[in-house]
Amino acid sequence: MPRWSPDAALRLETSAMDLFERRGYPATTIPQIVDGAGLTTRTFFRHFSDKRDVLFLREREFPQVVAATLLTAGDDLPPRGLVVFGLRAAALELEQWRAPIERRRRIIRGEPQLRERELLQYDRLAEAVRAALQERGADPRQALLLARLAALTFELSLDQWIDAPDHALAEVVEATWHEVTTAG
Amino acid sequence: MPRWSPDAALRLETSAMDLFERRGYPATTIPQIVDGAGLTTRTFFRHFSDKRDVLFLREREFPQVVAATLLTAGDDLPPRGLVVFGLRAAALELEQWRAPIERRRRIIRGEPQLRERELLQYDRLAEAVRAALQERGADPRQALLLARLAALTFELSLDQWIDAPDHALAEVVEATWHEVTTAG
DNA sequence: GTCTATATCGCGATAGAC
DNA sequence: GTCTATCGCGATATAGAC
Repeated sequence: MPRWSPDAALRLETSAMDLFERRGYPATTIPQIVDGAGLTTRTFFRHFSDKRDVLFLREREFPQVVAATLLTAGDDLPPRGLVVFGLRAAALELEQWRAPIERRRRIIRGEPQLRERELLQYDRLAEAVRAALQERGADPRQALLLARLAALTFELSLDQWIDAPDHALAEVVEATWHEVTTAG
Repeated sequence: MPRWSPDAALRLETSAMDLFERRGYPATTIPQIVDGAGLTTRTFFRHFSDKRDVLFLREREFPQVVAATLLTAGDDLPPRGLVVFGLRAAALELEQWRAPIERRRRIIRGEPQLRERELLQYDRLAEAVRAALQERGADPRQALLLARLAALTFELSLDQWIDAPDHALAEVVEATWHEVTTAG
């Protein structure tokens, strides 16, 4: 029997989401969060860089996963094809997580602090995609542009999918990519 | 003789930029900042929501200014024309501020905390543009898409203009808008 | 794990502008 | 007087050093 459960980060996340929902994000303190998980504030900061970070545990590795996917795609795909491929793969990954994503969405909405962190996550995603595209032979400028457009597409698609889940995320992503790349 | 100078926020900004450059952002404390401005910590927080905020004093009203510009543009412009008009107007505004913008850029670069806040600023810009476009008759979805693409264009253009100021910002913005809207 | 600095903010008082 | 910006004190939470 271990002295401590090995899922500290997950337990902290559970406790935090719970409190955020019941008392609101600003009113929740880290001592309250750790109490619910039977841990100490020190442990909290070992797993998360700050209070906001606890909401983004699940997608910590998401940018790297997407980048890795891009690197294993067929050799014949041009940069734009790679993006569409990557968007589709990412969508399929998330398809099953709709409920927790929606739950988190409700917490983030209306808290600029959390929106801010969410934007940083999308920025990290874009950066990972940019690097992958460049590694796959896209010229640096095109890699940057496509990566940013891909991240934008993904963000808009997730929003739409959460608000109106009448279509699969993969479909929404494809439609949004078309919208984004023809809006101008 | 007034008991306090009326430019508290500006003096705090000056002091902060100075210290950020000399000691780095994380090593600078708010007591140090207020000492340089002859004020108290309490006063700092009346002008700024947090330590990061002091770097974005200048563009606090930028989103509203851009939105107002969009609302006064010619009645004949379609949504996309409005965006190009707005981008151009915003670029002309900033053309004269290259030196301070570059200075701030150097501070922000490499500090994820500050990059995060910068992203939130661009998000606010996008939101203001979205609302203005919608008010000018664009349908909600197109307003959202165009606003996001406009904010992306502006961010990429500023970066390029700072790194290689061989062209006027207005030109860079126009070229980038073309890139962004044809990259897909 | 413990300890400490720092950030953040509420409150009451004050001092000048109008 | 009223309004606004400031100060000074103090409490708590966050974050990081040791």
